[in-house]
Amino acid sequence: MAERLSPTSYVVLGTIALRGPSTSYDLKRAVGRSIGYFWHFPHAQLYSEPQRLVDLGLLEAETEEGGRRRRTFRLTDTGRDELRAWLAEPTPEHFQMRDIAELKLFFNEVGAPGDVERLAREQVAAHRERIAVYEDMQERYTSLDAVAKRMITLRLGLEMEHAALRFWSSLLDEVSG
Amino acid sequence: MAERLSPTSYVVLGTIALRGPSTSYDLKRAVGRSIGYFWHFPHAQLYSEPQRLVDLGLLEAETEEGGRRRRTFRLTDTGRDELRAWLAEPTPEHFQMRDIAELKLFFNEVGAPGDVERLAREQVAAHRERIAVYEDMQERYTSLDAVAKRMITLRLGLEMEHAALRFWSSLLDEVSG
DNA sequence: ATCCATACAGTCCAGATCGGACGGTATGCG
DNA sequence: CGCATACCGTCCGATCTGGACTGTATGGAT
Repeated sequence: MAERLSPTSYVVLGTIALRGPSTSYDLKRAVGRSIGYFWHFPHAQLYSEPQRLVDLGLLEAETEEGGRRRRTFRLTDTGRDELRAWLAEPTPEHFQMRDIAELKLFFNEVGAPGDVERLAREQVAAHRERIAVYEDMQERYTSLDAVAKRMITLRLGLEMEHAALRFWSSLLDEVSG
Repeated sequence: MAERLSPTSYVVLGTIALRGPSTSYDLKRAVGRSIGYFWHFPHAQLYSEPQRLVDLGLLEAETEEGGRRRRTFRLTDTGRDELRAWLAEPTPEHFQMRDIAELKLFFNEVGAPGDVERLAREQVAAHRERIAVYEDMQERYTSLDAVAKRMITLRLGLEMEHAALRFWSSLLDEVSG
C-alpha cells in the first residue's frame, strides 16, 4: 500500500493534517503559499490526488450539498498513521535540482564567447532578487508565531539562494575581472 | 519550432555537440557521468528523444549495418544553430528543487517529537558524504584539462551541498543542543 | 434591473515523463 | 560448449503536466 504513494500524496496528507479538513481549492491556495516556494505543483493534481487517497482509505470525502458541490477532505486514522510512518522513516533519496542556467553553463563551450558572462550576470541579478523577496517575507512573518515555525524551511531556500549567488558571482569575477 | 524543445532536447543536442556523434547508449553513459549529477534522467528518454530531433531536422541518424542495428546521431547545422540560439537567449525559469527531507521538515509538527533531530542527523551525514564524493572527484579530475573545464558545474553542486549541510547542522544544534 | 469585467473554483485532456520489466546480444569463464 | 553476467535497447501502463476551457459569484457602472 505504501508503495503507491508519491511525494505528492504526502503533500496532500500533510497539508490536510496541518490545516484540517480542506477542499481541493483550499489545498491549492495553501500549497501555493507554502510548499509551492520550494516544490512546484500543478494545481490539477490537487484535484485528482485527494480522490486517489480516498480510494486508498487515507482520506474521507464529504460532499457539500449547497449551490456548489464541493468536496471537503479529512484525514482518516489510517491516513494519519501513514503520514506519521512516512515522517518517521529514513529519507533515502537525495534532493534533485533542475537548473536551466547550470545546463547552459555545462554546454557553454558550444556557444559564443560572451555567453558565460551574460549568463552569470543574469543569474546574479535573479538570485539577488529572490533573496530580497525571501528576506522580505521573513520580516513580515516572524511576528506571527504559527507561521514562524514553518518559516524554518524558508531558511533552507535562502541558504540555497545564497550559495547560488556566491557561485555565479565568483564565476562572473573570474570571467569578467 | 523552438517551442517544441524541452530541456531534455537540449541535453541531447548539447551532449552530442560536446562529444561528437553518439548512439543512445553513448548518451546514456555520458549523461550518467556528467549532467546526471545535477539533473535526473530516465534513460528511456535518451532513446526516444533523438528520434524526435531527427524528425525536427536537428539531428541526422546513421544506421550501422553490423550485428546490432545501432543508430548513431550527429548534429545538423540547424541543430547546432538551435543549440547556440538557446545558449544565447535569456534564462527565464528559476531553478527547481525537490527535497523530500525539506517536505518532511515542513510537516514535522504532525509527527513524533524526536523526528526532526533524527532527520537532521540523517541529512548531515548524507550531505557530508556527497561532499566527500564531490571533492574526491575534483581531486581526481583537475589534472585532466578538458574535463576540468566542465568541472565548473560541479562547483555549484558543491556549494549547494555545503549550504544544505550548514542548514541541517545548525538545525541539529538548535534541536539537540 | 441589467450588463460587463473580474476574480474564484473546478474540469478536462493531449502530450510528456517516468521507471521498471523485459528481451535480445555479446563476452568471459569454468 | 554451456552458463552466467554484463551490455544494449524497447516497450508500456501509470503519472504528471500545464494550459485551455467552463461555469459561478461579486461588484460596480449604467
